[in-house]
Amino acid sequence: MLELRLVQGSLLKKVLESIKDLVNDANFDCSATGFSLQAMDSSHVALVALLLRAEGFEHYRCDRNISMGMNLNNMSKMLKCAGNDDIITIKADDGSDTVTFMFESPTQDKISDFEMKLMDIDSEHLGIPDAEYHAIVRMPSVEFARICKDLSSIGDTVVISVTKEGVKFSTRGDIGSANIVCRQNTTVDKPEEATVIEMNEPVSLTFALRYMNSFTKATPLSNTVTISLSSDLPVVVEYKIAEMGYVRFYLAPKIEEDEDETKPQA
Amino acid sequence: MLELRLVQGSLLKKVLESIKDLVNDANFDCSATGFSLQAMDSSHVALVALLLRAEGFEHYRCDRNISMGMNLNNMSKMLKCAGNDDIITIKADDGSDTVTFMFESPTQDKISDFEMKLMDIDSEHLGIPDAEYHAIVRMPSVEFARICKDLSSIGDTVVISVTKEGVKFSTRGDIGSANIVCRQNTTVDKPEEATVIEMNEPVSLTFALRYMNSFTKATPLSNTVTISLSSDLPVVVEYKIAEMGYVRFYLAPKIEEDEDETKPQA
DNA sequence: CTCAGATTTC
DNA sequence: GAAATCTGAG
Repeated sequence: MLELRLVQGSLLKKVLESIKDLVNDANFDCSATGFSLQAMDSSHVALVALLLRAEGFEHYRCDRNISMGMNLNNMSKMLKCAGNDDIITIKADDGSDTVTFMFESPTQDKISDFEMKLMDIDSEHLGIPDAEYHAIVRMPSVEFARICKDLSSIGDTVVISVTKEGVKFSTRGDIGSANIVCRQNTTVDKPEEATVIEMNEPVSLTFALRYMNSFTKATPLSNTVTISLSSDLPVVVEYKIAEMGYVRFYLAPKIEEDEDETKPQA
Repeated sequence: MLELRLVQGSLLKKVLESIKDLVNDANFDCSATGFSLQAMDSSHVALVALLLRAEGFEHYRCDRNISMGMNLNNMSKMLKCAGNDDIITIKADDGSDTVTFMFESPTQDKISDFEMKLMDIDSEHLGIPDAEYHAIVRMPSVEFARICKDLSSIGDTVVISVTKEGVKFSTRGDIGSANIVCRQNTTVDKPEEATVIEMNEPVSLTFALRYMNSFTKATPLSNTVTISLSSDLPVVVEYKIAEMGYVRFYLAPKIEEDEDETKPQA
């Protein structure tokens, strides 16, 4: 028996909006500690990891560990039927091949329940080791989203370079090239507007903007985003979910020639 | 060496939005007095003239006259990457085949530079003589835009007729006909809401609405628009740019039978 | 000016 | 279905 009651239902709606374009089907893993998901994107390039801790739910009952395979598109369709201030409850009976989403309007005047078929999905659950990163950048999530969107109108890849002074996002395409430098800045009025750089070692890595732009769909989940970089490790783009957990996106860097190298424009 | 620093960068963004649909490629001419452009639209029917005077820039350095050929679509893509309250600096080295747009956020925490390839464009620079116009109408730019949009849902051309009392915009199409009369009105609270008519001689001219609707893309540049009309001269639709100059659109009238003539809908 | 909602187009 | 554009609200 599974029953998870989430007062701020809009959180779950936003989580699904942020990952459904990247992942078609995935197993939601439910244990006593929380509700989580880990899945590769459909082209097996990026990885999504979601955690919603049990403490973040108003009521959390999970009698035994269970893995529920869902089509994220269908799940998203159902969640779209919940109001933004509805309370959402996820329910599943032991051994059942369906899951039920219940939506309660704030006034309790409207109660909906949507039942969805589960599916069998084989997933390799990768252990993601905690790594030491060369550099961790925290910045306003809207600013990161804007930068990724802007650069993708010029080129296909972004080079992210971190020094103590700031983080530089660069791209190059047919019509020209672009560099955007964000200085470290901790002296703003609100902490969520700060750009903070923790750096052990300078680092410069190249990524496909297409995936970065997918990741920024999670912007509504958090005011800030954390970008963790190490040479030859996948970058981690993390959106914290207040009081509950996170959505993290992992993407391997492109192995490329030195960006300063002069090469013919093939 | 060229370096033009424009504090109100949104002006340049709006200028490009207003002309990029009309003109694909154009030479920006830079001299000690200002930054200007003159170009025919791609179908060689309308003409655009832009002037941004040197005095409107916070810093203006132009060592020698230079003509820079740009693809306006690509330039617009880059300017879209500037924030609306960014400071924009246009830079070019002597003899360089690129131009650089630098964007500084108001807090100086984000500095972007975009480099764009220049192109060779042969342009006939037409001398546009200052003419005496039979009638000059000044009216709120949003009102003019609304009229052109509304009329284009009925017909393809607009007849603009000016008398002392007011200006009449008429069209006719398959589904019917329409006349919109704006009376002279100088007694409004704000001068930019006035409709003012200076008339030496009544005039009535026909224009393609398709172009008029293109011109009204410049509406965000100014609260008012000036429409200058003479028989057998191109109409001038002018949007003043505060403290700096203007964007002017020229369009030849259609030579047509009397508008009241009943003719088969070919 | 930014955010969100709505609309339109690909 | 998604992206871009436009509009109204805060």
